[in-house]
Amino acid sequence: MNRKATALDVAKRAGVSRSAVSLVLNGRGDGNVAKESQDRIRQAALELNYSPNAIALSLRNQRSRVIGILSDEVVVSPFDGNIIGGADDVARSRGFVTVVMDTERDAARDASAIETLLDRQVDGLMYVTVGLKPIEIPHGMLRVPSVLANCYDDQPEPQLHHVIPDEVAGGREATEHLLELGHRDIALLAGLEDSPAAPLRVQGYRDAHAAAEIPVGEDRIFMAGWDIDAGFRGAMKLLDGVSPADRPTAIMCANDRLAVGVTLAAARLGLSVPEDLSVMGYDDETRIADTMVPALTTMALPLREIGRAAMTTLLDALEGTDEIEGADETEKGTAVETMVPCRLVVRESTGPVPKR
Amino acid sequence: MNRKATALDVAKRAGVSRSAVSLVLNGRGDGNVAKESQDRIRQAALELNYSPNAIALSLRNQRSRVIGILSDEVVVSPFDGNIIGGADDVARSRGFVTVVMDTERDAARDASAIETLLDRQVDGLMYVTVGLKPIEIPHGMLRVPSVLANCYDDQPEPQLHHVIPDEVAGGREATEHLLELGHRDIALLAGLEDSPAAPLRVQGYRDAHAAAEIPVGEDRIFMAGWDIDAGFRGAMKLLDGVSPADRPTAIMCANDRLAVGVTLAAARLGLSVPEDLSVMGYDDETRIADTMVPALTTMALPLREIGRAAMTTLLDALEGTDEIEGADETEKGTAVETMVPCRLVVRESTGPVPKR
DNA sequence: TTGAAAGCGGTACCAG
DNA sequence: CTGGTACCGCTTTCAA
Repeated sequence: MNRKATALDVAKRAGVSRSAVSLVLNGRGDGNVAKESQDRIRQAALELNYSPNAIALSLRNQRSRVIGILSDEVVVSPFDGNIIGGADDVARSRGFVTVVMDTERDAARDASAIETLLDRQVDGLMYVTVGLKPIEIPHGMLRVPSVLANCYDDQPEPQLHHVIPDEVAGGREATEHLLELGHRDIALLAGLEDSPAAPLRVQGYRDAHAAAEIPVGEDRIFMAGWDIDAGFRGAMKLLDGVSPADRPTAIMCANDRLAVGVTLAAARLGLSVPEDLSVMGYDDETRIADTMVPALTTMALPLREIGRAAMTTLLDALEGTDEIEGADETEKGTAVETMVPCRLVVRESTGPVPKR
Repeated sequence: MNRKATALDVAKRAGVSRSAVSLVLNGRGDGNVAKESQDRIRQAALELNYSPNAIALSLRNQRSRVIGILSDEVVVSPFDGNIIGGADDVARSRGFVTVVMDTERDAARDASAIETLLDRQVDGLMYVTVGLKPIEIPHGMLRVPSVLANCYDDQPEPQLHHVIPDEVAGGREATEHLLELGHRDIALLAGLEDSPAAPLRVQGYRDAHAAAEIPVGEDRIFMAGWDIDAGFRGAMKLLDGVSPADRPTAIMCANDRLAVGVTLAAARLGLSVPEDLSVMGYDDETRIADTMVPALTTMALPLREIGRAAMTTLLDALEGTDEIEGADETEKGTAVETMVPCRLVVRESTGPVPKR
């Protein structure tokens, strides 16, 4: 197998011209090419294991059936990879392939990555981030149909469709779960202001309390951070040396790692989860939430769904707007927002409020 | 900005021919094109924001300066992303770009992904896995220079260079660290046989004991699993209801998640880490090992280095073997193995053996 | 029904 | 020093 067979090789072997090969192999043989030539061509193509050169195709057609996925750091970080998995699912099912480039949070690389992708005729672009965040649309992204997943354009006049999780509802439903179990003193370890998700989840927590007409103690909300040690420290502050009557009966965490820290602190203090204290996570991080001891009740981020939804709107736009010509001006203000609901996953770390 | 400027646009604007543009912009202007034409060309290119069409280039040159990275699941999983990060570092520094495709552990997609990549003229291929593992070389991978990262060809006559971590040394050095702290009864929670890394790390554990002439108790080695709950259960078996004299003084874990489980169990049992029990992790998983309470002493997997080393050998092969023609037969048996050492990271979870 | 030719955007060779 | 031209592999139009 020296080098790949070309259409010309096939043509020679079948004793016809290149054009005939092209027609037949693209299903436009009937009415143009003699039946028996068609057979010879198909036969030859098979024997030579022919497949058209994608580069030549792209050059010719000015499109590639490739979608470029740009990520700030989802490839190198442990989080949110399933957004890309979901996106790839729908792309493949619709005959596209995806290639991903990760810029490791280096904004300077965004533009050049997009340039590279555009130079290779990607038909569309998707930008994916680790964690919900506002981004500045990298220059060049508006030159082809594009979509934002897990992030959004912060500008007054957003240009791009984005799909994000419904964090307020997530925070609310997590809180409601605890409320339904009878908890009335629920502490919140709320991540950090560095992420827009944090205040949104807090909002949900407040909304749930308001709806249930239960006052929230402002001293129960901590902007703690996002890691195990932050959860540990937060829990110690809440629990260590505090009389049972003054302890919160549940601690709701803004992610699963915080919940691990809380659980660790509870164990140190001799408190059982969930008998003495309910602990709630957020994210449903694979192989953390499901394998903790006890397994964490948590609010699952709809990562795969976000990826699927984002890719679906992108491809719809792509295949709908086949007007290619005349699609010059970007339609301002058409940007749409899709919110995907989170999903409550009840496991073992939450239970009825303890009797006092 | 209707559409990208082409070389012809530049030529027109500068009042020269396309060939002149090509020469000048590729640095071969001197001696071929008049100085002042050169200036006009460069000026025009700048004004039109010209950059050559990568697709046309690839078609013409039969190469693309793109390296395809194929992964079994590193994009969607939380692990080992830094291999790709490291690989990308060196690729970029040498003027290549990488695109990654993740097949989510679906072997059937391997071949088609490679086909896609090859069709787009990638100059080389790299296969990356989550966790050390033997793989079957996907068909087509031998058609361009390729390299394996974190995995290896299991065949008697391996075809591809691979770079992997030195797991035996890792297991040995982790054990030595504990031995040096005075521990003589070190239990091992050893992962599962599903990964070739597990027995290798066990081997290192045995080697260290042998070198120190300390017998290993076979009942101290457990093939436990890889997750938090497995670590928890393993530790409970080792510690719960066991008299201090019969307890191991240290537990070495095959990954950090196991160590989290062990720490959790210790906390439940009122044992302090590291005062009563030293706990050692493996992997140095970001935001787990470093943020645990106490922070985990662990053996860091050299992920970035593996990626860098793999990409370096790949590009060396690529740029060395510029003989393109005549490189038809694959040289059998030239496959080389690169082992990258792991790195001991001492934090807070290990300490001197407790006095009895 | 078939094949020749143009063109996608470049590069490189070669005559002028 | 310059511009014309062939070619990379494919699709598509147009004449024969």
